[in-house]
Amino acid sequence: MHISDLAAEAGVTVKAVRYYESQGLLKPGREANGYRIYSAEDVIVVREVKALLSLGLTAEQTYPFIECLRAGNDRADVCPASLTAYRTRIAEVDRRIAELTDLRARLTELLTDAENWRTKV
Amino acid sequence: MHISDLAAEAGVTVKAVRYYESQGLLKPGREANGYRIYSAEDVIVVREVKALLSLGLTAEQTYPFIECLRAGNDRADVCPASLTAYRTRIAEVDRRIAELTDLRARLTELLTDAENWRTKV
DNA sequence: CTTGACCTTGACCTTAAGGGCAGGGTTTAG
DNA sequence: CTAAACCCTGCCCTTAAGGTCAAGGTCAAG
Repeated sequence: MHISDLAAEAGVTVKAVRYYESQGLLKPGREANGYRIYSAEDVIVVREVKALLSLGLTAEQTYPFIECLRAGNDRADVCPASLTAYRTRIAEVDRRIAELTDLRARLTELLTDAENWRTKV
Repeated sequence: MHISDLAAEAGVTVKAVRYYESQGLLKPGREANGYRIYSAEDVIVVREVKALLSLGLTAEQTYPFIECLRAGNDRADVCPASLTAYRTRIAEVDRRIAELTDLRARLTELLTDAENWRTKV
């Protein structure tokens, strides 16, 4: 299949597919005229990348999942490296939530201070 | 005072000061030779901007605080617009925390699913 | 009078994941 | 034969807050 077929089946744009390739996630063959040619497996790969990106992973962080698929697994997340990638992402999210929680506390304190100052005057 | 004096007193870089100016937060006068010239009030302004940026506000969002200072107030956050800006930022943080909390739930579910799949096989 | 420490503007670089366009080749249907 | 609909590479654009030169003007001290 050609790139626009892959994009349509996977639910992404043609430009996104080329970007995934530039990140090393796809290695399509080429026809004699230079057109990229994709397999049914590539559809699965692109869907997986799309799903993982929506979870906030970077394209680079999806790498272990794609390797897991290419290794012949039905699911991209059953390999140890995929589990590690999940845990890494969860840790990132936890860190970010903690930062934001702290930030929120500082903001509310500033807000109440400023409000009190106003009633005081 | 010159730009490097202001930067040193406010604890930022010269480039940051020029950036704040490009965002409309500073309007320094000019000496005959073209050098920017700053007042003591500008030091306060830059310190305020620095503090607000560290709270995750954008340069644009610091605008009401600076206006509040320039209006002659001792504190940048005692004006109604500043309080509104605080509340807006708190709401942003809350929304972001909610997003991340939801994301975390999805990630942990995927993780435990994948772990269970492995023990099942 | 020259060196070094200032100052100026301007242009490009940084992240992530593409979007949009230019300029060109290909292919398929009518 | 030609027009539509593909495909290719390559370039610049997007956000925020500056960082990093480059090329040049200015100013104080020795």
